[in-house]
Amino acid sequence: MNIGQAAKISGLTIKTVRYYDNIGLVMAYQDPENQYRVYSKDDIAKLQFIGRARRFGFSIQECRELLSLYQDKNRPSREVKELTLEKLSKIDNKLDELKNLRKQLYRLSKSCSGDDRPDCPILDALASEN
Amino acid sequence: MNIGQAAKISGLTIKTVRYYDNIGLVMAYQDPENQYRVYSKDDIAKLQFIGRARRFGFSIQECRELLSLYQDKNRPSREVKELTLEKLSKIDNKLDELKNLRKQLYRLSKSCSGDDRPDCPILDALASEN
DNA sequence: AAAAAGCTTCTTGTGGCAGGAAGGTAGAGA
DNA sequence: TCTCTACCTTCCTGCCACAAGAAGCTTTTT
Repeated sequence: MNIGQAAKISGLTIKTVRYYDNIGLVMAYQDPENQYRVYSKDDIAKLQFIGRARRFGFSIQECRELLSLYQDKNRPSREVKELTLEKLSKIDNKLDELKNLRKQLYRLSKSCSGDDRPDCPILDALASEN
Repeated sequence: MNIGQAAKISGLTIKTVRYYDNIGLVMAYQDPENQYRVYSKDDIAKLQFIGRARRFGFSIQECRELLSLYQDKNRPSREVKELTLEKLSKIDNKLDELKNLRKQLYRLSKSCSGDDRPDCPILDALASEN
């Protein structure tokens, strides 16, 4: 199967699939005649797997780890769960950060009349020491 | 004032300050003798301003806009408020996204026993069509 | 036969810097 | 005077995860 088909089925773009080949994440067999990448069913499964993991917010590096765990039929499920919990905690941190930011920005926006007058507490806040 | 002082006072790194000079965000006067960047009080104020705006999650481009609004004493506060509200809505979108992600990942992690056995619903979920 | 779609490689750009190389400069201390 | 340290400069590369596009093949369709 060529890269176009592989991309379509896996729900990724051609560029992305080629990129994954370049960085050695999912390497395709290369036809000696025309240099085209050829994808097996197994490759497709990996691409789909990665696509889903990416949608779950896992980084490429994490996908790499998940993939190797996925292919190792004897690994303990603990390892996968740990990776997932780590990810979860990172997301929680990011959530806290964003919530704080939101609160501060919201306060700022509230304080500004937002009309034709030039007085703007938002800019004042950004300009002042506190 | 040299870049080291400017960086310290504004709470940014030297690299960052130099970067802002390069991209024309806050351009320093250049001493013809030794090519050193020289920062005025006004420049410092801008750097601090940008530092705060960045901490509020504004992008460089948005900082550029805020800065020009900041320097224009006659602009209506409406413009600044609009920019802030846009930012707020972007943050809200990101929050929703992250919350959904968190929920899904949490469910996955819950479903996995996380022990020495190889059975792992997380990997199963990432591998299956749904 | 010609056009289209599909494939290849390669380079560049994105955002917002960090890190480091290679070298000039200024001031303090031995 | 020499050296040490600290500070400054420019320029290049790396990070992440690709997207966009150029130039040039091949394959399929009309």
